[in-house]
This record gives sequence, C-alpha cells and structure tokens, in this order.
Amino acid sequence: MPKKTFYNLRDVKREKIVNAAMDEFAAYSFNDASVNRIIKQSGIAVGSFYQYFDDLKDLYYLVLTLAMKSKYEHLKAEINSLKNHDFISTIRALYRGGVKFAFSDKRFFDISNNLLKSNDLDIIKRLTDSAENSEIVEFVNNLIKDAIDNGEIRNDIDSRLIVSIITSLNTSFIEHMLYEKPEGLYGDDYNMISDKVIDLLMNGIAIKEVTND
Amino acid sequence: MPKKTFYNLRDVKREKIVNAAMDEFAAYSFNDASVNRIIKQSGIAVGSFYQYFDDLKDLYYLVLTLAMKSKYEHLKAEINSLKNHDFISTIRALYRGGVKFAFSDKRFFDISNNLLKSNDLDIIKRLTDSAENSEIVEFVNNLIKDAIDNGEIRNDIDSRLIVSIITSLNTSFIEHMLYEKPEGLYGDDYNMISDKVIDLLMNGIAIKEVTND
Amino acid sequence: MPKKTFYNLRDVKREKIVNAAMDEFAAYSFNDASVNRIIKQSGIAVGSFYQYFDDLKDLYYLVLTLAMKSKYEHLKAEINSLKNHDFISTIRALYRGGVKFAFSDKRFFDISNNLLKSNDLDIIKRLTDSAENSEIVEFVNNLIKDAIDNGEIRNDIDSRLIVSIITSLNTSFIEHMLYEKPEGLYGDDYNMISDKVIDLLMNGIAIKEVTND
Amino acid sequence: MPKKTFYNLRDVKREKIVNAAMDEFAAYSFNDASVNRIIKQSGIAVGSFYQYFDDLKDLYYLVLTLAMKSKYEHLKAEINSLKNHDFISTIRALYRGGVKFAFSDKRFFDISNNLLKSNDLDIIKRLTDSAENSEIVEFVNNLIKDAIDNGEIRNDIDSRLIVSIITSLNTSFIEHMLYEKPEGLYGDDYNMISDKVIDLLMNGIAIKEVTND
DNA sequence: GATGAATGAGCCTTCATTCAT
DNA sequence: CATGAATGAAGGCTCATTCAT
Repeated sequence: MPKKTFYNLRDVKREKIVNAAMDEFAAYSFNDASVNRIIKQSGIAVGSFYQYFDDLKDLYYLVLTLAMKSKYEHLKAEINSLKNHDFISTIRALYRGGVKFAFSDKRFFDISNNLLKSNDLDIIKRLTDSAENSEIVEFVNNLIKDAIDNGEIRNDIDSRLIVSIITSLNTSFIEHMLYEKPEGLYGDDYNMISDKVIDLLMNGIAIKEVTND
Repeated sequence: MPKKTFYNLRDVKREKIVNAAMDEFAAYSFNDASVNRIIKQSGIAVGSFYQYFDDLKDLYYLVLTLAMKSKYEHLKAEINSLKNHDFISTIRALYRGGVKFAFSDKRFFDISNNLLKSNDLDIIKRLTDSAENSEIVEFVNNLIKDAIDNGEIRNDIDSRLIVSIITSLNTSFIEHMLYEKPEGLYGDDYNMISDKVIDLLMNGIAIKEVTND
Repeated sequence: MPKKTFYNLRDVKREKIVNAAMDEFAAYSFNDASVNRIIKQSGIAVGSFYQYFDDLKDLYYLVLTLAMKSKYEHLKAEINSLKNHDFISTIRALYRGGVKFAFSDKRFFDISNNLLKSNDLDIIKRLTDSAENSEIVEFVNNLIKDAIDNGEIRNDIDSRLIVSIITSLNTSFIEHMLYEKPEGLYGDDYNMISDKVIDLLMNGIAIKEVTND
Repeated sequence: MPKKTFYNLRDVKREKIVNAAMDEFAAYSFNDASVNRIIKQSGIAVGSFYQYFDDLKDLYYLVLTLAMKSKYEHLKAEINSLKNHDFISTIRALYRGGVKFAFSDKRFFDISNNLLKSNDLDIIKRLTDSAENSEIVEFVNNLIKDAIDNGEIRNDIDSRLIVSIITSLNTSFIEHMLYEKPEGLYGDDYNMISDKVIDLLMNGIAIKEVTND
C-alpha cells in the first residue's frame, strides 16, 4: 500500500507516476521492471520513490488494483445495462466489457498478461482476495452454475474449466483484435465481436449439418 | 550450441546439468533465470559452466530444443498411429499428443509457457525456424485450410484465430488437468480428455436442442 | 565524459578519486587498470563509481584530458614567454615546457607513456582530435617546415622522423632527469637542461674540430 | 626456465610453440598475453603447457632470451666484421646490427617494445643480468668511455644519457624504417641507414655554416 | 608425455534501497 | 516533502592453473 505521502501529492504528479508505472509494467514483468526507469520517466528522485512506496511491489500492487477496478467497472457497466439476464446475454455482456476494458488502455491488457506470467503468489493472492475480484468470481460462478442447472450449458464439464475456457477464449480474441485493429474499435464493433465469441463458445467451430429448423 | 566439452561429459553429469536447467527455466523466464542457481543445483563450478556453454542463452536454447523435440515426437507418434486422417481425428491426435507431452514432464509445460512470455525474438526466431517446428506449423495450417475447404469447420473465422483458439484451449485444458491430476494420467485418460476438448472445440458448451436426427 | 554526479561531489572526494586514478593509470596500462583498485584506494563504493562514470574508460579519458591540458598549458606558457620565435628558441621552449610538465607530476609522464603503449585506437583518436592536441601538432609541424625552409635545419631527413627524434630525445632526457633528480628540479635547472638537449639535437654528440671562426 | 619436458619435444612442436608465443608477445604485453591463445595457436593442450612451463612468465622469459640472443649475434657479427675499431665505425656497426636484427623478424622489435612498457622488474632484472646483455652493456660503456677519453665525443654529457640517446635514436629510426619499408630492406640499405643515423647522432639536425674546410 | 575437465579468485557492472541534507 | 549520493549484494563472465586419467 502506497504511503500517505503519495496521496498527499498533487494530482498531476501522482498521475505522472502511475502513468510511468503502467508503461513499465506493460512492457516488463514485475521481476524485470526497474525502479530507475520509472523514476526517470516520471521525473521524481529516487529518494522520493521510497517516500511514496515501500518498494516496487507496493507500486505494482497499486497498478494492478487500478487495472482490476477499471475492469470491474467496465464489466459492471455492461451487466447493469442488461435487460435480459439469461446466460447468453450475460456472458455476452461480460465479453463486451472485457473487450472495452482492453481497448480503454492497451497497457491494461499487457499488464494483466505480464501478471499471469509472474509466479508471485503473494501478489496474486492479494488480488484474488480483493472485494472486486471476489465479487466477479462469485458472479461468474453463479452464472455458470445457474446455466448448468437451467440446462443452458453442458454439465459434463467441470465448471472451473469452463471459467478457464471462457477466460482464455476472451484473451485469444482480444489479442487477435488488438493485432487486427491496433487503431482501436468503434461503436458496434464491440457487439459484433462479443457475438462472434459467444457463438464460438456456445457452438464451437464445427459446421452444423443443416437440420430442418 | 553447447560446446564439445559439454558432450564429452559423463552422462550422469550432463543430465544433472540439463535437469537443473529445466528446473530453472520452468521456474523463471529466461531473463530472470540465473547461471548461479543452475551451477549451484548441478554442483559444477562457474568456470565449468562457461566451458560447456557460451552463455546462459546457449543452455536455454538447448533446453528449448529438447522440449520441442519431445513435443514433436509425441505429436508425431499420435499422428502416425492414426487410421483416419479427417480433421477431427487428426486434431484429436494432436491434442492427445500435447497432453502426453505435458505429462511426460510438467516442467516442459512451464518452460513453454515461460518462453511465450519472454519477448526474446532472437530465440523465438531460431526455434521458429527449426525443422521440427516448421513441419508442425505447416501441418496444422494445412489441416485447418483443408478442413475449411471441405466444409468441416466454419469459414467465418480467421484461420489464425482458429489456431490461437485451438492452442489456448489446449493450454487451458492441460493446466486444468495438471491441477486436477498432479499425480499423473493413466492409459485411457488421454483419450477421454482429448475427446472432451474436441467436443468443446467443435460444438461449444451449449446444449443443443434435440433435433429430429 | 564523467556524469553530472561526479561534478556534484565535494572537491576533496573528487580529487581523491582523480588522484587514485592517476596512480592507477601511471602504474598500469588501460587494459590492466582495475576499477577495484581505484575504488579501494579512493575509498568509495563500487556502486558509486558507476554513478560517477560510465565505465573505466570514462575515467581514463578524464585523466588523459587532465594530463593533456596540463601539458598544453606548460607548453603554451613557455611559448608565450618567448621573445624570439626562431627555431632554436622555440624548440627550447617546448623542451622546457615538456620537462616542467613531467616534473609537475611524475605520474603524468608515466600515464603518457602507458598511453603510447596501449593500442586503444578509440581513445587515441579522441585525444588526437582534441583542440589542444591539434593545435600543438600543427604548431610543431609548421615550426619544422619553416626551419627547413629557412635553412635552419637539414632537409635531408624526413620531417616525420625529425618529429619522432625530437620527441624521443625529449623522453630520454626526461627519464634520465627523473632518475637523476627524483627530488625535483629547481629554477635554472630547466634552462640548463633544455639548453643541453637543444645542443645535442642540433649539433650531435661529436666534438667539432675547432675551425677558424 | 622451461622444464626439461619442453626440451624433450620434437623440434617441430617446440618451434610451433615458440612461434605462437612470439606472435602473442609481439601483439600483447606480458600482462595481456593469454595462455589460451598460445595453446590454441600451437595446437597443444592446456595441461601440456604446464608440463613444459611453470607459467606464462616462464615462456615469456624464453622468448625474450631468444630475442636477446638473436640481437647479440647480429651485433657480434657486425662488430667482428669491422676493420677499424674507432668510435664511429663501431657505433655504426652496432646500428647496422640493430637494424638487421629488427628486420630479421619484426616480431622481435614489437616484443622488445612491449617489454619496455611492462613494468615487470623481475623479468627486466633477469634479462639485464644475463651474460649476453652484460657483455653488450659493458662493451658499449667502454666504447663511450674510450671515445670520451680520446676526445671523439663530448664529455659534458652523462654517459648513461648518451647510451639512452643512442638507443632511443635507434628505435625511432627502426620504427620509421619499418613504416617506410614494410617489405624489408636490401643489401646496401643497411649501410645507408646506419650512416644517416650516425650522422644525426654525431652532428645533429642543424645545418652547419660552411667554414673554409 | 598428452589430454581436457575442474576450479575459484577476481573482474566489471547493475540495481534496489538507505540516509543525510 | 525533495533530493541524489552512498552502499553492497548479486549477477555474468574470464582466466591461469591444477589434477586425474
């Protein structure tokens, strides 16, 4: 947790530091990130850094928390705008939220990916235990459980595996989109994309024999 | 490329070094890996290390090559045992090979994952250009292309995205299995698992309404 | 070029470092000089060294520059105090300046000698290109050219060889004097010495038969 | 002193080692010379090296001794061929011998120069004390002493300084010649050169006013 | 006498972190 | 709250030398 000196700083300065940290953690894993580069980019003195933070992990945790909060808000916003709360609509909203989050600041996407690589269980545990994350996890778990109960999705697959598949499918898609549309997405793109992912998730890649529907 | 001196070593010693290196590269990305830890674990002197290898990358490349060769052989074995070479059978064989590879030595799985994170283009290029890898990549690309042409799988999805989905689905699954069955898999487990993944990949997670087939 | 941090240091400390470096480069060629010895002698931490300098060459260049500036000033002072600018007077002034320079700090003499041995073309080029050096070189070249044109010195010897002879004669003399008078020279010694060298240079070691002049 | 194992070797091998060592010590000062390069170039094993020599200095000393012996023989040959033993003739013979020595194998020249740079007093003392060197030194000292006594050369200069000047003049000249005639010298060149150096040494670079001789 | 694997002191350099001002 | 000099553990790597075969 950043020290109170950090929160006493002028907004501009605080943001400059966070900004430099985001650049750093998007470009480097935690282990490879460098205090020096961060202070250089944010124009503060080494000593100041340690007056704001206990150490680099302190700042790292802050950035991850920001990322998580942003993601949480994107997801929340999509869920809240839903009329139907059936499985498909909800999961589509989650996807849409995820894509919007990634495109809101591509560094967030890289930071998350770098986190997954890091094996820092300490950090991961702290994030996992956070209120926002717990809420989302519980929400998704319930969503899947209900969908299974309601016969909307298959019950022959471990629900943890389903979560994992949903997540990695999402990641593959976002990576693909960031590569295809580096300049950013517009309005309906988000719906189109989430529709496609849902389609794949639900129906797979096989062509179904045309039945008399 | 390790130096001649490395191949002159007694098998036991050589294996001890490779073993230590696999532990290291499974636990740390290339950038975070440490020559010191490796020599300590394998009980050799610093000087010896540099008499065997040009530098750490030299050893890293060796380990990656071993991993790749092992994977290649697992995949090849499965493909060769196939009777039908239709898309589903083939991709199932690939999945089965992948799972067997990961369970043959879990460190291989971690090493591969760490490689993907590292952005060492030099190493990635060398591996990408290797004969084995090129063969697999071409094989999979042709497989998908043919499947699309034959109407076996959807043509509304970029084929690069399909490869990415197939891969990440595989990774999710293996991670899941390593977590569920840390003690290892047995005989039919492999078939069961690959059947399930294929099913998911092809048909998705939705329950299909029963049609009058 | 030393970093800003080096120039921020207290004079005492800065001088202590330069002093240690001069001892080192007087005793060892650049290739054999050791960062460790220098920091030990100047009582700073390893880390500090690299906060002051990019590397050892950085400090080496500083020391050489100091030596060269000192030499330049000694030569300049002698030249400026000249009334007659004929060849003999001028070259005598140069000799005198050179001897004064060597006796101002004997380490300078060793440092220069060590430089000549080193084949570090990078450093040599940087020094050669410096304003002070270029000025001296051009000055001496013109001096010799004019002396040849004016019939003051022989024209049957390559002028590059003359420069080389003048230089090595000077070096021999200084070495001899440093050996003979390690405690240092006084006032008129400098004139006496330079007169002798000039005499030797101009007239050689033979005794001339007395002619009826 | 090389061990007797070294002298037990076949001539070809022994010469190959000496040859590699000469290359090395011509290219690098003793401190920068590398056992590794020498064994690589001479195609022997590391272990063998230490079976022939105590250490690198041992080999270095051997090479220097060879160089000195060669120089001694060149000088001796010239002296022996003299008819007149007056100062000028003798010193000219010495110069001629020195030039012939340098051109007999340019590496000898480089090796000598590298030695001067090295501050290894141990080695220098051993060489200085050697029979050959003592003989030459004594010979030259007597030569000068006699010349002074006979009124052939000036008595107002320390005789050690004269030796030093003779030597450095010789070095300058040889360097100049190696630069001007890298392809080697022929027959009369040696006489012409030594005449010029003698002229310079005896009469200096000044043009003498024409007297009525 | 030949071989080359083994060794470890020692070199240069980086970096997070501390601390006095 | 700001500053940046000071620190030293740790990392990668080289090299002469030893020693078992």
